[in-house]
Amino acid sequence: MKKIVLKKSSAEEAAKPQKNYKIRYADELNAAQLEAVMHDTGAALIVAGAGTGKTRTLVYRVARLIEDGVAPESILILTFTRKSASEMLRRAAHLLDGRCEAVSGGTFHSFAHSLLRRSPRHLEALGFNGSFSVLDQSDAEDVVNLLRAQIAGGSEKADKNSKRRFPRKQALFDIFSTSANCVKTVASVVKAEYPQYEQETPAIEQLHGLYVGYKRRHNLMDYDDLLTHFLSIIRSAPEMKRDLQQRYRYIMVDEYQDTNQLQHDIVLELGGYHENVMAVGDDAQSIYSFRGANFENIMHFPDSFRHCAVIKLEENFRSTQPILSLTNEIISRAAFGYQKELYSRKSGSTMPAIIRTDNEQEQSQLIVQQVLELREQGVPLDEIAVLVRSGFHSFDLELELNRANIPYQKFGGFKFVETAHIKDIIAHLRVVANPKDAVSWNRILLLLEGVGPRTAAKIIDAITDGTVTLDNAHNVGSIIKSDENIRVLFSVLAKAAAQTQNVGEIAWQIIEFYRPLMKKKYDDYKKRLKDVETFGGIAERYRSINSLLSDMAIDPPVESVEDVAATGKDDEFLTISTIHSAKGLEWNTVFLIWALDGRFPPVRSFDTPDTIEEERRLFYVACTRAKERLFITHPINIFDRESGMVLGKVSRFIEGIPDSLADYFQVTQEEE
DNA sequence: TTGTCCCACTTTTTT
DNA sequence: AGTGGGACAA
Repeated sequence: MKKIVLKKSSAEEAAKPQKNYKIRYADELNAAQLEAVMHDTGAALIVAGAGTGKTRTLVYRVARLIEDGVAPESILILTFTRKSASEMLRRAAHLLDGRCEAVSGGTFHSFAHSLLRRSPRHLEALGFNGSFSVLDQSDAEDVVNLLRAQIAGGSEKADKNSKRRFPRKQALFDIFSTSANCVKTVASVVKAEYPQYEQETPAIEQLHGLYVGYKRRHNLMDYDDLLTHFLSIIRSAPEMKRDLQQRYRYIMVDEYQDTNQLQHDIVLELGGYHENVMAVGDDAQSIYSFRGANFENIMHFPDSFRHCAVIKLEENFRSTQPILSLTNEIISRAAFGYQKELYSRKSGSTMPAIIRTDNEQEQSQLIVQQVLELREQGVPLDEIAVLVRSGFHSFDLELELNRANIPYQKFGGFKFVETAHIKDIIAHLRVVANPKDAVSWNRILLLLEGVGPRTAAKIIDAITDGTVTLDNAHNVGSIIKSDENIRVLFSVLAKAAAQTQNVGEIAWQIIEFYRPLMKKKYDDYKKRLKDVETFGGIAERYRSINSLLSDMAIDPPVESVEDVAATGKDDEFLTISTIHSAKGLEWNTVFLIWALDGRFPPVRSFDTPDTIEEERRLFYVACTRAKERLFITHPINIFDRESGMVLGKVSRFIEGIPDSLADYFQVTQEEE
């Protein structure tokens, strides 16, 4: 028989004699928040709807624990982005005092990464050493592709017809990654997610084995490996686990709805002894299923502990009631019932607007005009955001903003470190840090004239088996016909490896070497050169190549290309952001553009109910970012190349919303 | 073996 | 539209 624990009511809790706290918790928080903040030991799940003061609650709890004498170092906050971790600690420090800065925090990946680096002994047991390189997704895909070519090369002749069916690198990597994140076998992932490749399962499994072996041999880890290897180390090294459990007595995990099985397992290992784990999240805001998160996970969280308090935050402090009424309606149409009806005490007379325009330019012009008007009315640019489903949805708008001289920063979408030329530079640094890094070797060798895949492979083999090292480049001559370029390359790298210069100097030398290569490779050389120089500037800030590299891989600059290069950032700016990157943030005024069925939700999500539901939650997240004004815009009759369809309907998520919940507008051009 | 040209396909979203 | 891969010529 199961036990039911009767909890103290929050009234009783508040009536308890308060200790002598510096902060007046009872006055500054509502009952549910207070209950969460005062929660002491044992597991707890905080189900916090959008805008209900989730971050505030976490911040206050940190302060409260410290006021009660808990050592700041023994608190660990795992968050979704590095930004939100530092923001939280900053707020806590502001609220209480500098002690809060000593709280440990970061993303799962950065946390695992730093512990791995600090455990060389355990790494060696796994076949790695402390100077491993971190592969980002595209690097990892390149490795998979390399191996894929080897397998295909062998079997190609045998059955050329079936070659067509073999999954591409992206699909393969996705299978491996899902398998790691959901802690499932490769075969079962193929069966569930890629049934069309089921007959290829043995080859896919073989490839997976090769991939795992390759990474180990070359001292490489992808994002998933940071977590899986960390987990296997703490599982196999009891003394280390005990040490960590001892060190982190209080664990808080933010955005729990977006964690996956692997991350959940890590939380259990770390918090399994004290069970002082507090998870915070909202099932209605789960938007990372493509990374293995499942919104149901958060609901099963209590099952993993002997006791788990469940606290719901339902009062929204962010948005006005008209906005909430609309967002409540949007989420209530979901196929799965989320047991939540948010309410707000903020009245407000402005209704959300749903605006139809004839085409994309009109939509962009409308935004520009509205932004200018809002600014007249005294809404600062910092308080305005334009949210998009996918990064490229804002291209036209960006042109229009430039024309109108409205400064903006873009978050999400294509990132600085993902551009080819920056990856080239980084590859040079990577081989210095980890000479076994064959992917990077391959990348930089192919840049040289006269070096193709074949020659590159020869050189890499020689490096891997030790015939050639950075400082005895002349050995290269015995393998291939030596060449001026290669000698220069090796001398630059050898000099870097000698560690007589600082990181900035090394980076600039590599840039010098790379510059002529880049000039030949790209016709927009000038633009790219600027990026490369920006990178040089960034590199100067680092004390070691390794820390530069891990930051670039795990915690890269979030701004997209143009902004990193842009100077004078301190000015006020408008925010353009993907919805995924807007998570947890809020603005006075939010524009959600391209709310067109087929764009949002995208055509490709139409097939399965699960993906549509995820899109719906995404739409919900977007709308709940608005405090006072919400504009949803959509052009009409847009030809979609991808599907070959003409898109002519407003997004299904707001189709048929009654006039009582939103004002409808149609944009028309002014008559001359 | 490398380099070039052309065609097909692809694009979410992030660590 | 821009990349990646395959076919083919040098």
